[in-house]
Amino acid sequence: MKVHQLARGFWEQQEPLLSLGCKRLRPLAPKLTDTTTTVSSFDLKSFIRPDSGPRKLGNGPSNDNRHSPPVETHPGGTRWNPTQEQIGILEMLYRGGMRTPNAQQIEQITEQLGKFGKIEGKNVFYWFQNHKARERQRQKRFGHCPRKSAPITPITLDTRVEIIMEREEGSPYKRKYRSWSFEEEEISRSSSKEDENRTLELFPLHPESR
Amino acid sequence: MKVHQLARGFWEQQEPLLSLGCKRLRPLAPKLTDTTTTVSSFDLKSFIRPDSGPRKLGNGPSNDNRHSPPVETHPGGTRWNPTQEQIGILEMLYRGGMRTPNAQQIEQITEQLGKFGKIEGKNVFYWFQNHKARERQRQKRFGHCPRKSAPITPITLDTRVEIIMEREEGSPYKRKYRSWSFEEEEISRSSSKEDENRTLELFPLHPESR
DNA sequence: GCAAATTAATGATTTATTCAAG
DNA sequence: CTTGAATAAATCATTAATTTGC
Repeated sequence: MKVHQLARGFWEQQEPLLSLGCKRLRPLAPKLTDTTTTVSSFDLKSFIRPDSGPRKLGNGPSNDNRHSPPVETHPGGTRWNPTQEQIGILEMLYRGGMRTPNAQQIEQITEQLGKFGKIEGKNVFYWFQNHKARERQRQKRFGHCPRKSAPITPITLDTRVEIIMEREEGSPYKRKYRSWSFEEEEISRSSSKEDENRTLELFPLHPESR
Repeated sequence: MKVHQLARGFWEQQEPLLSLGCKRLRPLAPKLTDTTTTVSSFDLKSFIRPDSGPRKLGNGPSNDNRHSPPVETHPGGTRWNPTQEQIGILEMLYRGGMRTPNAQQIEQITEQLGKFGKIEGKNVFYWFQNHKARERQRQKRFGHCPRKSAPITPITLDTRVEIIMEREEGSPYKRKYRSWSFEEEEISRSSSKEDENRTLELFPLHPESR
């Protein structure tokens, strides 16, 4: 099944090293667990990502409390780690029928969720993508969901939530444009109530070998 | 502050998805971290888009008009229409080995190509994506066995030729982060003289038509 | 009880496929 | 048909819950 990437890696020959990792049977394989050599426990990633800098987290120049950082901020966070509140709201929206929020919606959602923790637009976007895909996946894997009735339960929080809903797999054919912005590493996730143009997030990207 | 807990319980009370039958599923317990988030002010109202034009909601079983919405002439125009110079440069870069430029590169490329015509970062990104994919596609289709016969296969029906093979010659599969930015419709590219101005493209997203 | 090892879950990217403008 | 644009599927990578051994 996964022959795919093996083959690819083979042809590629751009990554000659690392080829020993052919035993990739489970993606879950942790960093190493190498069985071939007991010594080479040498974390490639450490080298690959010395970028402690670029990925600043304590970005907030405004609120820089460098003493006793509470558990609040993700420790050296790399990826978004949603809080319960955030997940809750997202699921709520999802159940409400939202599948692929557009830029506006994402912006708003991000803004709201930002009250509960650091978050960026792309996190929201990815969350929906993944959630949708994985629900579909489960559905397929376990066959059918026993209790699938109640197509949608319009969330009634305090007002009518009027979100477009769309068939689960009916191929929505809904096209829209999304914003892109390419930036250098940067930060700026401070609250911003005016949305002018915020943009950018950053990124470490490799110097593009080749 | 307590609210979140309660709220959480409320939301998850019906979450069949994660606990379908199989015992294998370990619903990761809540991570509940801070009790400090006193920001329980999540106004859902904000989520409900005040505007959100008329959803036409043709959800009726009637003919699904999968095609696109009305005219919707975008002020800025339609889609990117590359000029010869742009294409030339892009192909040059492509031949040079570039496959998946990172944010920085895209930024620079965009900037340069901007001298020849309107263009945005995403156009560059998509171009590489598509070019790569289509080269691969052609490779597969006519891959080995260079048949001189006309490639034209006026297939009438929808028979897509399923090609199984896949071989490609080089794509590093580098991981990188990409920037996202969600904006409202707006069009303001221009500035092609300065190169300091960060890109920040925005996009016309369709008003969620359907 | 705790910390390393496992492993399920899931965030983030890349690739494949699809839709539709020109 | 060609190809820009967008989405879905597949994959990679990291986090945290659980298990395990002390």
